[in-house]
Amino acid sequence: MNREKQAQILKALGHPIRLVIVEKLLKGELCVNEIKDLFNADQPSISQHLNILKYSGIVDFRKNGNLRCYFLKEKDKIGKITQLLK
Amino acid sequence: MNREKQAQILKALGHPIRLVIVEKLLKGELCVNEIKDLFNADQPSISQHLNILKYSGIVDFRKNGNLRCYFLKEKDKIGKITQLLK
DNA sequence: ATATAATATAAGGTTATGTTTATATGCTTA
DNA sequence: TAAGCATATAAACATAACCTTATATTATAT
Repeated sequence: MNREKQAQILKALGHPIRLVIVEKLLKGELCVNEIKDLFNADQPSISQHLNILKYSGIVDFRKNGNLRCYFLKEKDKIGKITQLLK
Repeated sequence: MNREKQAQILKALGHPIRLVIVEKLLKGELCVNEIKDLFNADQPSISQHLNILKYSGIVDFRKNGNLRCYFLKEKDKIGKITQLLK
């Protein structure tokens, strides 16, 4: 992976809200309203953060009827990175 | 370490120039002009990137006469993180 | 077909970041 | 102490990120 892409991933993780989203997703997939309820943040804001995580390749989602369930694409790697930061 | 601080570290790493600086420092300390010569960037720009890395606790420096030699504070952790991104 | 729920997208203002140019500081050497 | 090198800081500007409010989309239920 090239440096631009690596930097993009780190940058995407480098926001408190997105970091918490990712940590929660380590335990399993969550749909948007579940994620939203974790924060004192507006729905569009969460949606935009999710989009940044998706665009940088960290998460993806599957549709479940009305819901979008987001999950980590590389759980192991992300888990290790967050672990190293502790 | 709290989430804000973790996010700050990831954000600091999340810039192509800073990521390369950090990767070079994995091999040993470097002074500012050596770092500067790695890039097609102005000296103040590099200095400011170094300051971001310092402020977030990723690097520190020691003075060597006229020079400032920057080094990684937690080489192992940073090395593992960059490795995971490959 | 309409209404509602879940989510995304758009548009706006505000703040933060990055780059550049100019200037200042602090060693070192003459 | 003056000059020169290495580096930092300041200021100005451009761009990007973030948050908020409003609106659009999509799926479900009525």
